[in-house]
Amino acid sequence: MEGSTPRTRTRIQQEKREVILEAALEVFSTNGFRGSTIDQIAEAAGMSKPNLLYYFRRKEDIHETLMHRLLDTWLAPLKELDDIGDPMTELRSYIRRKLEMARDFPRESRLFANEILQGAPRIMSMLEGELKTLVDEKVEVIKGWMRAGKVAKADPWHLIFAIWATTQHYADFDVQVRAVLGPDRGGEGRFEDAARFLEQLFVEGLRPKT
Amino acid sequence: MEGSTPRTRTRIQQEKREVILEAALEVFSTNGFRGSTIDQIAEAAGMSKPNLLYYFRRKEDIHETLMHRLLDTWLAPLKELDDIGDPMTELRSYIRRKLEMARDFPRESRLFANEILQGAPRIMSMLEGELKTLVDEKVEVIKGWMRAGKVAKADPWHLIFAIWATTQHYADFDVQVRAVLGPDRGGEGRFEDAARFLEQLFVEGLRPKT
DNA sequence: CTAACGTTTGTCCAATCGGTCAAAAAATTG
DNA sequence: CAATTTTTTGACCGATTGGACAAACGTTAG
Repeated sequence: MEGSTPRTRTRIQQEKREVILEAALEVFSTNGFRGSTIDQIAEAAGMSKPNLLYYFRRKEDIHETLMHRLLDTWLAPLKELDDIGDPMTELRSYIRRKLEMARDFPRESRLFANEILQGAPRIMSMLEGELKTLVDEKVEVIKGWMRAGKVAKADPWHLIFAIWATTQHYADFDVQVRAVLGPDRGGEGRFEDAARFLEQLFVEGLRPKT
Repeated sequence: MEGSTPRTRTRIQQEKREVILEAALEVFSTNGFRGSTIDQIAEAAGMSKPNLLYYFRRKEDIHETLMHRLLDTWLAPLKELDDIGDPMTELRSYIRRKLEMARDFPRESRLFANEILQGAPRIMSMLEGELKTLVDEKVEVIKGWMRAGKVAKADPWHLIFAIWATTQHYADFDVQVRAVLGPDRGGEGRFEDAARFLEQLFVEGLRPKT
């Protein structure tokens, strides 16, 4: 018997919590936090509502756990942007990785987008703290590249925003992208087309002048 | 006395409907459709819930009216992208106009983003119809520019997506942008910085080769 | 077997939701 | 003024919501 905060978790608890989080990711990312019901998540997880509430006491706890997990993987690509290697190659790799995440983890992207859209009430402190610190750090790296003449001089902050925006667009606005491209061009090949275009845009757009 | 569909509207009806739509834009854009309540909108509009429901019978009617109005103004900049004038100047104007809309109408942008994020259940037919037709048309214009050597060859669809993504980012992800930029760089000047960066990125990125 | 513990569920509850309705209050019309 | 129509509101309703709870079920250890 544990106190109010169970530290040890049985095998079943760990497994069921994973099932719930997977179901919640699906539901939250398509309906938003307030638009999702515990019943929906419970049904998607294949269990009854009281049973779900046995593993997560409150709806917010599920969302919070999901968010914290997400942020680690979400910031990983930017963390990998390193000063070693050729600058333009580094930037291209970053763009490619972000686009792959939009392709492979669209639900995570939409969950994040939902949170930001609503004013980021639950992760504001992380944005101003961890994220800002990380961006500031990488901005210095990019500035170094620009001073060294390896990358065209431009605002590094807005460069990062542009990479975020263009890549996440393919996850967050997926329905619109597919609707506009139509059935022919809207297949899985759209990510390769996007990768080619974005590579061209950023490589040419950031090519240092002579 | 009117039938079930009142055609003529009194002065009060027109005014109150405007007040309600303004309030609903504020509420819907920050909480999403399901996350918003009629009470919230009524309070923001300064009237009681039954009174609001006297002007709009259902919550969905408000949202639908808001959406239809939005779409016209939202697509206007793309419609203006014309074959007359210098291609790169046309593209730069389009980017600037879209960025101005993100600055001046962020709530409209977020309302639209919310709808798309949730799978665009209410405007899917418009995406596949009106929007796709318009984009297809402008894609042809851009293709012409590319064939004429005025713009670097690139995928016109993804070029449009990139412009949408980078500009709307400053409305939809505003909290994140401001949090990352911090109090110093996050003031109103951020839109001018963004405009300069995006102009550089797209102009250099699309400069035709020799 | 029993006792103890972890798991699951049916039932219930208070709060909130979108929406109705009758009747009062304003405004308009004659 | 009175008659009529439009506008506003308090009270109310059924459905849904997040969550509580005790009882039942399952599993394991002695």
